Amino acid sequence: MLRIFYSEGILSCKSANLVKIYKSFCGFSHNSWTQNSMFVDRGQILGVDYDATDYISRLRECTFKKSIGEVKRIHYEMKSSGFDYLSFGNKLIDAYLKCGGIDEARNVFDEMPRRHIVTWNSLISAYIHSHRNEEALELYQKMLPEGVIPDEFTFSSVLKVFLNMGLPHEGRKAHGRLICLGLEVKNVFVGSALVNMYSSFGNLKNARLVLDQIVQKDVVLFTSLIVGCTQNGEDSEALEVFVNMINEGIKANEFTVASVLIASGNLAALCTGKVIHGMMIKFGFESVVASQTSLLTMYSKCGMADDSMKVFSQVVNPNLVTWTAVIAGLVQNSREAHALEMFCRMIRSSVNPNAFTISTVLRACSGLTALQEGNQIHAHTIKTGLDVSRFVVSALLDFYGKCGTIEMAKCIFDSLNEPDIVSINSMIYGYAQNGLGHEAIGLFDQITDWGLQPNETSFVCVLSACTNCGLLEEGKRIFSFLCSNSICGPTRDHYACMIDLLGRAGRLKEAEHLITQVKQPDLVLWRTLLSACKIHGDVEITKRAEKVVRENELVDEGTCVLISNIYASTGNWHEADKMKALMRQMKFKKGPGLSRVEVKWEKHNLVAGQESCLR
DNA sequence: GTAGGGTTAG
Repeated sequence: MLRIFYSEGILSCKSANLVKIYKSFCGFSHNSWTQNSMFVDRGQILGVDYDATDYISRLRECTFKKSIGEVKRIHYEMKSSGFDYLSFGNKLIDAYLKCGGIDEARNVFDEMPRRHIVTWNSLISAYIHSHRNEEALELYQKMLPEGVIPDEFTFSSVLKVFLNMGLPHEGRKAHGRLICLGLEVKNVFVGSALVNMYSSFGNLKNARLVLDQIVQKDVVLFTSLIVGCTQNGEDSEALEVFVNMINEGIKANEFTVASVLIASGNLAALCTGKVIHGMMIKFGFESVVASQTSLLTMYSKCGMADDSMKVFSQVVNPNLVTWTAVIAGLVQNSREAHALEMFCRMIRSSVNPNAFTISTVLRACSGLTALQEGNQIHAHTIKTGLDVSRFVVSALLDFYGKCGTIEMAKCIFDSLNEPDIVSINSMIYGYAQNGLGHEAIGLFDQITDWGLQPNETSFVCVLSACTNCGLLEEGKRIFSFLCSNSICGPTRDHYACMIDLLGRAGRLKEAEHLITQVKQPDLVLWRTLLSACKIHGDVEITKRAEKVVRENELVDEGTCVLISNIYASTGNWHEADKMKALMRQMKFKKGPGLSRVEVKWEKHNLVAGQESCLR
């Protein structure tokens, strides 16, 4: 073994020169020596070692082959031959990490007396990619006490830890440290990580401030903010940021396009969506699966189910997400039967559903009250273990509640160790739909026992239960609780429930008074009141409601039919005729009423005016 | 030798 160490005196020597000196000394040919086998740190040559050449080239081979076993063998050889392998610990760690041996890498790391910043960063990054946030944080917190100052590489990855662990305060502290180190505005990688962290914590203002300060902005930085906006429901702002990016001369890529398509879909902005579709074609992202998925979602959210299907038909290899997106799009557009067909096609093409897919397909079953299909899907979730997913649970509760098999819903609900608020809401709504008002109220009152708070939906569900079961006093109690607490104010839906409850109970004047408390009452509220007028034959309030609805140009087909029916049922034929004339004038045509039932696993549509095949 | 952004669901 030939070993030469240089420490003092030669540090100012250029590494290339040293290589030349070394080569001439050993008589090596030009190709047999690489700089990798020298102890070089930031341009300073600490030493060279003959054996290292061999070890390093073998380690490099392992990283290509991803063979952790081979890395372990080399590690053992280095150690047992008495070789100073810890001086090459960074190479060994690098090889271990590239082969997925994170714990082995950590062991080497812990043995090393001095570690290079790159080694720290590599290990932190590997921990984050393996979702081992606690260990990444522990390492980051050890850096300063060990005299290692985190750099821009450290921050660009470690900020994600604060996000993943829900530590906004720590994230802000790290941002402060970045400012102290003067790294804040210089590095666009750090900028994107900060934008991502702030927007995921719901702090769009800070995300925007960070973006504005970055000197050399790039497409990733802008995309981070666009995504942040869409995830915080600020879709218009997402589109504004996109326009700013284009104006700054930065070209969109497939990531950006996918994000702005989501924003367009959420806004149901078909024209914008089409422009972006055009850009997709122009830039050549037309065949990127994720972009295609966003595109078809945009079309379905804009109500263009056929266009969505057309996009889907052009996807060469639809993945699970694409299949789920197209199924969800069909459900959103009330094409549940088609959605189930597509689900079957998905299964036939050997794509296995996940919790997203199952909850979507269960929604289709709920819409069709397709008990048999839903049961099959439930069985599938038990077999595959997907039944523990909270999304699947709430979809199952909705499904069984909707199909009238409330015992099944209760059975699932009771089996939950820790129900979340969405499952509880689904169960309350299930009770509401099945006329079990007291059970619904009982469960609502129990929410705080689980250490949870009722949310907006909880109130809608429990008030619906009161309405369906005619529980006026209980409904009033819950509504006044809603108005007095600070969890959420009454929304339009809450008013609608309350107006419905009062109206059905014959308290029409109180219901009418409640509408006047709403800032801009919409047609849903007026129709709720009118429905109550129909039950109780109240022509006086009908006339007042009709006047407001027509003055505010809120009137639609269903409302006209409702008003006309109220007049007809109370013998006000003249008023009823006037309403029908208005409908003709507005070219409204009433479609036949339709009910769907399932008898002995057979589905039947019962259409008003048509003879039924059911006897 | 180490770093940042995208597709589906209640």
